Amino acid sequence: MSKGSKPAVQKRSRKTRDQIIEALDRLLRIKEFDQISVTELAEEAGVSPGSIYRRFEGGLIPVLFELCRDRIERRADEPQAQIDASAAVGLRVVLRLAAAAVWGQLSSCPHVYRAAHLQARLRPDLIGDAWKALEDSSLQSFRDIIAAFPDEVRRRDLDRAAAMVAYHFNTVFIERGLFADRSPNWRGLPDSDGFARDVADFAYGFLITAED
Amino acid sequence: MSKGSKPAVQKRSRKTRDQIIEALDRLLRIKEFDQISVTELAEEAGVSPGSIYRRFEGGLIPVLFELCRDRIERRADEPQAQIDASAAVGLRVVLRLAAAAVWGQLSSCPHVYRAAHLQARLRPDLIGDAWKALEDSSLQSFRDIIAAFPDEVRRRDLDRAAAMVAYHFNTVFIERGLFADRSPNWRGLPDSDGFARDVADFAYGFLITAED
Amino acid sequence: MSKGSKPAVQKRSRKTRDQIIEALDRLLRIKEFDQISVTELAEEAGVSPGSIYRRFEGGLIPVLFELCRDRIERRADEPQAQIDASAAVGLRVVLRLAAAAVWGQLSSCPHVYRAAHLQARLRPDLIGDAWKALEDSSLQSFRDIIAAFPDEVRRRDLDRAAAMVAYHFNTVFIERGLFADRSPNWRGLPDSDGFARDVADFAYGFLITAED
Amino acid sequence: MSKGSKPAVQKRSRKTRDQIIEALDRLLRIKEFDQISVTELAEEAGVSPGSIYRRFEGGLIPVLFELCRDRIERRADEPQAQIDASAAVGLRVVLRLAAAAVWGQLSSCPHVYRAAHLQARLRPDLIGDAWKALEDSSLQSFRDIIAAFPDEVRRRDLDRAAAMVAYHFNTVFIERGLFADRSPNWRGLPDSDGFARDVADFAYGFLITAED
DNA sequence: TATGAATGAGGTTTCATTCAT
DNA sequence: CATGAATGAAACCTCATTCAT
Repeated sequence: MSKGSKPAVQKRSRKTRDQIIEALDRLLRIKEFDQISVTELAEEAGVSPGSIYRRFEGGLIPVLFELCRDRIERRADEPQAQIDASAAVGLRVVLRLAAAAVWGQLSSCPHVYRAAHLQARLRPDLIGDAWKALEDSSLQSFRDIIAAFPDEVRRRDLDRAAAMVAYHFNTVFIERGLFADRSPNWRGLPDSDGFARDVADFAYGFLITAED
Repeated sequence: MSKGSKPAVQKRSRKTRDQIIEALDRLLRIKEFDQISVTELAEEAGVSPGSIYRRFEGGLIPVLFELCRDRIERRADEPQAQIDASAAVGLRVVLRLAAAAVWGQLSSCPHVYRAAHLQARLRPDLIGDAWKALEDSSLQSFRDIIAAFPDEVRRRDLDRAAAMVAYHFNTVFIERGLFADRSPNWRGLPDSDGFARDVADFAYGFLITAED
Repeated sequence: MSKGSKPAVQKRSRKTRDQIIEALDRLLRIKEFDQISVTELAEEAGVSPGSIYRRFEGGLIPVLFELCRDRIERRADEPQAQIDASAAVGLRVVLRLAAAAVWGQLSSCPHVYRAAHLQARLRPDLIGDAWKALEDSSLQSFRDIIAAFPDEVRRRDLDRAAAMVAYHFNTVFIERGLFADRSPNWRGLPDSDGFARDVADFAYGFLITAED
Repeated sequence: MSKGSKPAVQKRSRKTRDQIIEALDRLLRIKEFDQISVTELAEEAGVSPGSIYRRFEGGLIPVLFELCRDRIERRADEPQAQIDASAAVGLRVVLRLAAAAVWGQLSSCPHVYRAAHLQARLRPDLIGDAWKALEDSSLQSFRDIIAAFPDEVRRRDLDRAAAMVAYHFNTVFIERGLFADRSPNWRGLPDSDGFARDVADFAYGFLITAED
């Protein structure tokens, strides 16, 4: 549970909660998070300002994190292509699949993740620990992948390597997926698919190259 | 010239300008950029709010970008170790030097770059084009480095590879250098030096591994 | 009956009423009346906000007056020392007994009387006429006392004198008993017992001194 | 200086301050202090809400205390009948003069003193210590008066007696002068002049009657 | 040119009160 | 009857910006 949100037991409560987070989703598609006021969100949601404060103690940020959590869970629930880390396909391919998975997640609702990512940096104190679990799960996937290809990987410290790869994937994709329109955007960078492929190749090259 | 700042030719003007940006530097060490009001900055700088508006049309953001530009130039002026991309030392070593250079730049005043980085994402419209030049210069360095080691690099499209490496370096170091205290901070990640080394190894592995 | 309260004949209703006024009593021991919201009182009482409105039309003030009335009645029911205004003890002693009685009443629950006294001044329109009866009864006691000592009293207009004494007693004791911690609190004033004695002596001196 | 108010050095500032406190004076004549909002006061004063916050940190209460202080000073500055505590006129007369002085002070702007008196009890933490000085000065006058009539006064502890008289005068007059329309208002009480006379007689009787 | 008092729009937040369940 | 989620008016307060001095 994101910090600041309350359980919604009654049917009416649940409906209000959903109206609020869906309204925030809609608003984030058209404007910046910090241009949105509680009053405006309330209007879009068709509820009163007071309802937002009752349900999400602390104002808009808890609403954002709740929305974010909702989207993550929604995707987690979908029957999606689990990465098959079998030796059959090879490390390079598996990394590309992983890259595609992260990329797909971010692309599903970049407006939400963008706002959450920025606010998490702007107001680090307000983040709950739902994120911790996400990170752990991401880290564990990469450990599994690395462990599945002992013959290809040449790094000595496998946990450290997994952490580097997880960090690299998340950081680079977030930057490009969420802020492509407002960051340096280095000329010469390949687009979407090529980019994901190259990012996977960074990790691949790193893992298969021996340390000196 | 960043959008919003005015030339300060006169001596008195220059002094006011310096008082203002140095005051912002001091405030950024102790609090978030968006917790700083024009009045507060004016007090810290020992000038009036009106003076800030006279010198930096547009409020605080132009002051921030001016401060940022000032810090970048200050560092550029320093007689610092230019990377010697001679074949003698090898690609891997040169990449490590480049990593150290980026890392050093960020570490010199993280509070300034952090604020600038966030505001650039929050208010993309307010950024001038001073950044463009920075990016170009960074991109060109990596092109030079890659061009200096034709025997080691196995990538086909060298410009694209240079863009990927530049993007990778900047993104990953910014994330870790500026937001270490407020981001996932993946457990298992090596610290400072080890991290910079591994980041360089990502680029190295990428460049020397043939595409399939 | 204080304006705004409803008869609570049924057993369940009576229980709700008691829960509410006892909750208010508890809250008044720890915070100011106007810092207490309906919702807070409802929580403390273990009932819903709606129940407070059902039982006490008009919100919190009727609850306060009901509580006050309850405390006054509770004390009136107690088998307490009735003042024996017999000539045997003398006017001065009887006045001291009267002073002690008023003082004792106020001291029994100053937090309740303090809130009621302030709200009566803040919202004079909301007071019922229960008070009228109290005043009359107080006034009558002093008339009786004065009438019992025709030889000592030198005032011409005995009703006026009784009104002055009643006014004096009530005013001075309320000020000192309820607001000692937040009023001028004149340095040099005697404490509790000495104060009550001196107040009685004011009345005594007034009554036995001839007009000019 | 009342807590929460700022010095007003500039001419413009002084004008704003005066507009604000005079507006509060006008509003207090027609409605309760706590029915007045900052916005309403700003409108009445012809200034912006922001100006009130700038000049009186803490909102309306500091404005009230400043107004009160202003009225007290204004009266203190007036060339008024100083009480001549010479033995020539006698203790009884001097006490009546003192009563008339207190009564006159309160009557000069009861709406202001009423609000201040209530708020001082409602928010004791917000009062500055300007009051302390007033009390001291009042206390000292009564000490002087008592000292001037050693032959008439029969009390043993003269400081205690002075404190009692000061307390008595202030308390009783405040109650009757400021809240006559909303307090018990005991039937049978004499009006204005008679009341002030009788109050003085309480003190007189007290002082000249020997303790037992 | 620098000042800083004043502005006032607009955000945040509370809470008495209602009414569907 | 009791409940308590929802309401929404209205208060509070801030702060970027202006402009008379």
